[in-house]
Amino acid sequence: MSKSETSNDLSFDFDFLDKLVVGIGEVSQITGIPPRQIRYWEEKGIIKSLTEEEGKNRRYNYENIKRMLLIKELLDEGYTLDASAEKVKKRMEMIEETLNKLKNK
Amino acid sequence: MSKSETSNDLSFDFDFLDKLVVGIGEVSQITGIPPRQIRYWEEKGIIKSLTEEEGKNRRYNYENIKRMLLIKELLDEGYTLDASAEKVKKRMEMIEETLNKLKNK
DNA sequence: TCAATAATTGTAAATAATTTACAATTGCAA
DNA sequence: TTGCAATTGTAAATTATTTACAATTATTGA
Repeated sequence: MSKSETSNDLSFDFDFLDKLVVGIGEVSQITGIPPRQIRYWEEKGIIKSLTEEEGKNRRYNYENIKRMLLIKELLDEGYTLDASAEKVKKRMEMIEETLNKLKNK
Repeated sequence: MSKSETSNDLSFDFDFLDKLVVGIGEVSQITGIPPRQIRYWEEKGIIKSLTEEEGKNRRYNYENIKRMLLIKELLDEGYTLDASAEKVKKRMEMIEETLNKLKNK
C-alpha cells in the first residue's frame, strides 16, 4: 500500500504531518506561546513563517511548531533566546533524521 | 520518560495530535475540501466543529480532519454523503482503537 | 547603583479570513 | 420531468491577524 493512501496504520500520520499547516492562532493554542511572542521570534529570525506575501496571515508547519516548543523549553531552563535557538537547530536535525527514517520505511 | 515531555522519539507526536486544533482554512488546505463544503457537511450534522459559541470561527481536531478525508474518499467511490458518513463512523472506531493501543504503550 | 541590551508586551488602524443567511445550481434516480 | 441530494455563490457583518510604533520588564556588566 502506498504511503499516500489512507489506512488505519501509522504511515498515514506522516503524510498528514507533511500537509499540516496552521495559522498563528492555532500555533498559540497548541504551544501555549502568545501570538505576540511568536511574531517577535519571527522578527528576530528565530523562526520563519511559510507565507511569502507581506500582509497575509502567517502559516507554520510541523517543523516550525516543534521548533517553538523546544525553544520554549530551553527558555524555561534559563537559556537566552539566541542560545535556545542555536541548541534547537541541532536537536531538530536529530528529530528530522528520525522522522525521515520512519517515513521511508 | 513521561509521555508529555518532549523527546525525539514518537511518543510526542501523539501528544501533539491531542493538542492539534485548526481552523477551517487550514483544514481546507490540508484536505483539499473547500471551506464551503466543510460548512455544508457540518450543517448536515456529518461533522462537528469544536467551537461552542455561535459566530466564532470553527475549530477542528485531528479526528475531525481524519473523518473528512475518509468521507471524501468514499464520496469519490460513489457513496452518498449519508452512506459515507455511516461507513466512516465504523472505520473511525478501528482507527481510534489502534491509536489508543499505541498511546498507552 | 546605573546604563545598556535582551526580551517581551500593548495597542490602534488596516487588512485578511470567516460567519451566517438566503439563494441558485448541478447531478441523478424514480 | 419531477423531486431530492449535494454543492456552490455571494453580500454584509464579524472575528482574527497584520504592521508599526512604543512602552515595559529583566538581566548583566561597569
